[in-house]
Amino acid sequence: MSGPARVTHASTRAAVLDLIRAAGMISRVGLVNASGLTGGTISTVVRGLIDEGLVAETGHAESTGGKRRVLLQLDHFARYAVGVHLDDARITYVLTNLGGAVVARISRAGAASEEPAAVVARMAREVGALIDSVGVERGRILGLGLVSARPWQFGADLGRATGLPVVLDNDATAAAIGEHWSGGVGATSTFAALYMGSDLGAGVVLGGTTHRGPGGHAGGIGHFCLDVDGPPCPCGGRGCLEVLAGPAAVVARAREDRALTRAAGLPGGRTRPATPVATDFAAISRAARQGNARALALLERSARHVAAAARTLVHALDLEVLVLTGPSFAIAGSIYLPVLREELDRAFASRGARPVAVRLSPSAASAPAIGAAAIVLQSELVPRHQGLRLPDDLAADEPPVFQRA
Amino acid sequence: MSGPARVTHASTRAAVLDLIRAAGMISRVGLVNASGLTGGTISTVVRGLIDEGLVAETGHAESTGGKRRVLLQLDHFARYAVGVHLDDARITYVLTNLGGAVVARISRAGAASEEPAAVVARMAREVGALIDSVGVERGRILGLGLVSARPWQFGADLGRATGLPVVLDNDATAAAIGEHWSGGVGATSTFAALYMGSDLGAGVVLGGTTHRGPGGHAGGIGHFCLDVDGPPCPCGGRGCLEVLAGPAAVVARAREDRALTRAAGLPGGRTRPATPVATDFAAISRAARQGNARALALLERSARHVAAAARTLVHALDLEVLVLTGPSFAIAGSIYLPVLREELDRAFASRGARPVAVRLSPSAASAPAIGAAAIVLQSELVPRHQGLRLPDDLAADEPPVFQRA
DNA sequence: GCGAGATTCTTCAGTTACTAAACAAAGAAA
DNA sequence: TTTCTTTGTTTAGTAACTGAAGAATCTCGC
Repeated sequence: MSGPARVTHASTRAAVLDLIRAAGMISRVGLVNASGLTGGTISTVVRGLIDEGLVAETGHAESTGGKRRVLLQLDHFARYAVGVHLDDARITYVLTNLGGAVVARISRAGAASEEPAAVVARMAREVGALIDSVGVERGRILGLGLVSARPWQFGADLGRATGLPVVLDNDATAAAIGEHWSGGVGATSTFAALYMGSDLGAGVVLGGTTHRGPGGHAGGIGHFCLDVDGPPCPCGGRGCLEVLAGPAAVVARAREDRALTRAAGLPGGRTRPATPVATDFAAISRAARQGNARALALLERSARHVAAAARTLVHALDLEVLVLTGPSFAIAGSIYLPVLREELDRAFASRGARPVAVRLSPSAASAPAIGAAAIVLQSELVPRHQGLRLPDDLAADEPPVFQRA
Repeated sequence: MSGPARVTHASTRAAVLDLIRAAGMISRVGLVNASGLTGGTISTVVRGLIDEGLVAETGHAESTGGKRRVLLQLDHFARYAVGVHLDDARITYVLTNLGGAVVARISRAGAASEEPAAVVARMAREVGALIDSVGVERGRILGLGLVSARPWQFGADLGRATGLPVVLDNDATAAAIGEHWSGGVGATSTFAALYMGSDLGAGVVLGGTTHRGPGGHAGGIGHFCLDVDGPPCPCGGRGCLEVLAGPAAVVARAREDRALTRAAGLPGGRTRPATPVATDFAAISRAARQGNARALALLERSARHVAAAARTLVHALDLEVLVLTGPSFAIAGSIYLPVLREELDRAFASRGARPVAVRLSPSAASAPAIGAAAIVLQSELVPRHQGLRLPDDLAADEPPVFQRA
């Protein structure tokens, strides 16, 4: 029985590193048991990681009858990653360490109507300022993650301008990876990050692996159908969550209420609002938290719909954990959270006694930027296998005509 | 750049075998391109597969300027698998070849109230009869797949009684694997099998890998919420698809209609029906297909709800293909299919021009049994990696108390 | 019909990343 | 102290790759 034992990762090094990250603190024997590799392999792999400076021995466990185990930990300040979130309103930059903790953070006004080239130049400058502000050597920075509605517009240029490897993703998926990396959930967990900014989405992690879907559209809870005969949605469907209870729908309803519009201080009148949806939604949330009953009712109605969509998502994927994140949940999470908890407790308490945990992200507001950095950490440190090539290649490769023997 | 190149499978042998299966017919050069392995590796692996009798050279491709490629195919009759579907009403047995094609099939009355031991003895006897009816050597039978509501009740005993390795699963997942194996969908495809028997479910395959969920409950579309304020469901939720439009709901509505009850020949009156739901549902479907307008209206209403749930599932997972399968779709599929197609065309035609394909399974009626056999084929021939161990082990293994150095 | 070139497939030495097992080191128990 | 248990390291052996050279088989031009 020799030969390599296969693990989920591209390399054993990555697998071991991920186990150390997920466990927080673990011994070599712990790694042997968790990985299925033998002591000898763990010994050499760990030595390599220590030589690279990624891992450090940080103490001893109590003896279990013999030699005490030496505990290993990620050296959180061995490497760093930059995360950038480009928004309608703002650009948020974070520098995180290996543990996904924010080391530095700056936020600047958005690049509303600037030229792409100018935006790239500006972002590169501000990333430089971010790094210099804490005096980290460039060599220790693994890369830059960029999250925005249309990241591919800037990706390649930003890489050239900063000299850093760039990875791109959408906000909800980034947020999910951020939660996963920061260790709030287990190594092989199945969970989703419900994301609310100016719209609703979900990042999906199944058994520790991100599921983006072949078109990158997985987690589109904004278009979950919650009413077969509901109002039409631009997507072509009817009764979509987004139309019934998304941030834009909440804002639109609030604007129909003169008293609430005034109380929440929503700008403009009947005219199309110039302020971003997320800003107006935040104003309504603040009014609700300050006791405005009509704002609260509006948000609780939205929460019931989001809860129904969350229940549906859990049924679809058999999720263990749901994390609420994103700027809008950062403000309104305290209103949505109890509604979601109640709905999911009711629907899953009976079923085999495996309750679904619902949490509010502790860093919901900057989740996209932190998540962007986490994607860098994951892709550089713990690359997963690519799997086999696409069937397109396969089909293209094989001549279509053949003769029987 | 030496050393093993990682693929998605437990072994290169399995990866290559799966590529040959997925392609149907492919050359060694095709395998080199599709797998990323080198020619030398493919050569030796393929020789091994030919020696085992699993693969055969079946012809030549046309020349592309030099030596013609030798085409390889699975030898479909090299191995077999048994699939058993245990139902309220019937037990269905199939023997399939490597291609997932049915070689023999028998169906017997269900084991309503027999002792588990007697049921196992009887199943073992009938499996024996199935195998003998085509005279296949036992050594060529890879194993037995068992699909039922509570397969674990029989699993181990059935293995002992038949002398075959036994794998267990639920109906919807089995049906999905059956579709995948039979090659209706690509090798790394992301799709779901919508299953309708006496209830509704979905088997989910993401990027070629089955997603069952940590509790095995993934694909629970029966409890998708389609109406936030809808009628309560035993599951604890409100407005679940199952309650609004599942087979049992359709049958219940039909029974409220005296004329339809008579026209469809539904047994019983106001009393609780003794016939299985699927049987009554089939009767209603037949009436609809014979032109009964009220039966048709009832089913089309159900179909609109199922279509909304399907749309939601596609949004959740970014699916490429949906396959309708299971006994109830075998009969009513022609009514549901156009409704689903229209809904999904409308909702996804705009979005980046990637339409969702919706198909009716050609063998919907015996899909669970065929799927059960396909699971055997997959698990014995193409085992996927197990991944890392569970975090439970990891936590249990590490002493919770430790001292800092 | 006969090289020349192209392409496919095989062979084989070399490399990598593992395993198994012996060994060393460190603490507990007696 | 001695002995036992447990942890971690070292070493030899092996499976499964890669890369490169070579053999086999086809097409094409003349």
